[in-house]
Amino acid sequence: MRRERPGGGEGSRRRRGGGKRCGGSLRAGKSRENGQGERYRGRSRPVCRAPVGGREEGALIRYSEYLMPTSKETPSDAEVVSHRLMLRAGLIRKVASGIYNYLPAGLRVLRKVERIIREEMDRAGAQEVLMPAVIPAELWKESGRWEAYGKELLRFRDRADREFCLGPTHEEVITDLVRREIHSYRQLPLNLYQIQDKFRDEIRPRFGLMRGREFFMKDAYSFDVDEESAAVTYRKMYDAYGRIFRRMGLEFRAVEADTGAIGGSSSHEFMVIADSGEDAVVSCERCEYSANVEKAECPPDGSERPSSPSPGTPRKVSTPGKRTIEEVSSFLGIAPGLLLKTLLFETDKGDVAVVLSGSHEVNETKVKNHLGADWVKLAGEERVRELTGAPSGYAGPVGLSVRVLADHSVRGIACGATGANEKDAHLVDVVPGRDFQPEAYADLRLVEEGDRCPRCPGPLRFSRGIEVGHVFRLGTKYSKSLSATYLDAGGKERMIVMGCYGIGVGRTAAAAIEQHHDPDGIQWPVSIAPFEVCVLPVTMKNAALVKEAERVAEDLSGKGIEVLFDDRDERPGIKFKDADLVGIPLRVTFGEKNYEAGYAEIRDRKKGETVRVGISAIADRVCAELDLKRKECAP
RNA sequence: CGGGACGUAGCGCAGCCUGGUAGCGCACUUGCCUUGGGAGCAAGGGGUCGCCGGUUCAAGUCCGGCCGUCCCGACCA
Repeated sequence: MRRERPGGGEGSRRRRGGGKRCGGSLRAGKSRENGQGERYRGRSRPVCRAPVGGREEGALIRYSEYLMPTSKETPSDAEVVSHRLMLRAGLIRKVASGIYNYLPAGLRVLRKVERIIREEMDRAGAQEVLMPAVIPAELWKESGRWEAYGKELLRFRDRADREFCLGPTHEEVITDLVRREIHSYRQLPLNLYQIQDKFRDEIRPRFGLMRGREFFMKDAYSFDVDEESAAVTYRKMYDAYGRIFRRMGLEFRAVEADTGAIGGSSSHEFMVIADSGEDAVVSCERCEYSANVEKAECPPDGSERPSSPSPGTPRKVSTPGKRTIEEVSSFLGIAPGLLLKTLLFETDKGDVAVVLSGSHEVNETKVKNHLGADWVKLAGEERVRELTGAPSGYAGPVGLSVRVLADHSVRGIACGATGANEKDAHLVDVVPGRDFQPEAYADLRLVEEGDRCPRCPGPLRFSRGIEVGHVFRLGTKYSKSLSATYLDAGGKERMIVMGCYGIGVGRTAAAAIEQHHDPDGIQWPVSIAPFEVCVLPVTMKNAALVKEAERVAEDLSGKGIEVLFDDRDERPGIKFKDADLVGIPLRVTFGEKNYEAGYAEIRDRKKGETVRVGISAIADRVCAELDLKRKECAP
């Protein structure tokens, strides 16, 4: 049983963060006059206007009183860095699968993420609202999603046996609100957002805050009179998202995403680039083009020549036991790129053969979209025999009785080889257009590293990404099902055109860690760090030193800086390790020798560099360093 | 929901095969010592071995059921 019991929780609170509570803080207490008053002031005192960074108030938190239980060891169920480090740094604790407590420092991070989102949403003209987490079933029944959504929707009944669900998303609620309040084109456009607790009963929660069941999400919904106006709103949101993630110091890409079953005209996913990302992203080395793998286009690159029928016929050759592209290619001495790979699909639109160059892989999403199908599935061994009369590995388009689609790459094969639809036999000298006629040439393959960008001559590169945001043009899907309409200037009733825009708050924080960490711990970008500076007296036994360190800490917080004052009576090594682990961007260290000489040190967590500075100049220097770091998080 | 694994002190684990006194490291408490990168010595506290049932003189260990958790696949912020 991993769960902490009440008693255990208390114990763990004292373990490290609150550790040495008696010994340590009593001694530390001597260095300040009155524990309680000081403590109150340190926690929530509003501080005078800040000259630095436009911030209004700072903070001075005493570590000895703060619940930030760090640990050297990693809980065994944490797999990815961000999850491990959030646990080790005392930011979160698990309550149940996919459900977490946010401890004080973790909550500080989330609040900062939220704050940046709020500022940019407001700037973009959106208005904040707050919708309920508990939603009556009627709304979901009306949109048809009560049945369609599946088990991810957590349903329950109240005391009067009325049905409710926990909201996994809020299209129904917002559309209901808007259809009641909006009746005229004069009230549009409108863009409403909230930052709210969502619940999705995920089949498989994992990776800590990266994929929880309960999580904070910013969701925005826009309402416009027509597609043109909706496109403007979409662009505004797209731009706002760029500002948001830049301000958080994240390296990201806005990638074109497949709109899939939802339809709609366009959709972009905002991906934070990180090796541990769950999604594959392709982007151009030269221009701005980025797409996720399903969506990435592979247009004909011009090297393909149109196939003009030429005289002759294909020749059958014996290829005993040669089924794979590699086997056939080396057996016949023909390059894989000249093989006509033929794949058979079962779909809701009937059976289809897809032909592409042997050096490429098929993209099922593209096949599905091309056919306008709801589903496609690679045919099994049995079905392949039924359709071709041969075991798999010997299928070919010549003489095949199902629909044949060809990838653009097939056009480049003037004379190729393919399966003969007969066991242990292939055809050579096969000419597309002469020996078989595809119903269409289309983009049906998966992109590959080094492919030419569809927008420019640059090469495409692969990377991994974490989807932290998604913007979507919804069209009239929900306004239709929930009949949200308005009257235009001519008095005519029209459907409101919608868009929706999400950002995962906790996931964004997790993504920031994935992108900014080293073996010692987190390296927060200043804009979302729980604290900006850690003031660290190396010993609590030297009263004068502690007092001076505290004075500097107060000075900094008075300037609007968020300070963690490590007043724990711990050995220096422990304090250093904790400051690194928690990832506070700057550390001001008061050591005895330096102090006697009138100096302290400022250490940069990310660069790992330390500078020795006269104590009287510390505050100014810290402000300057922070300003530089804040500029790195410029929108 | 399918496939795999795990559940023993707050955390990380051993013990189980071959049934017989519940252990180790870290953390915690006390004392000494130490004080610029998770020190050292000594003495302590802490466990319904996930739950229920069965086999047995005897179950952490063997058997059955249940619960929980994690990993791999289809979904998503």
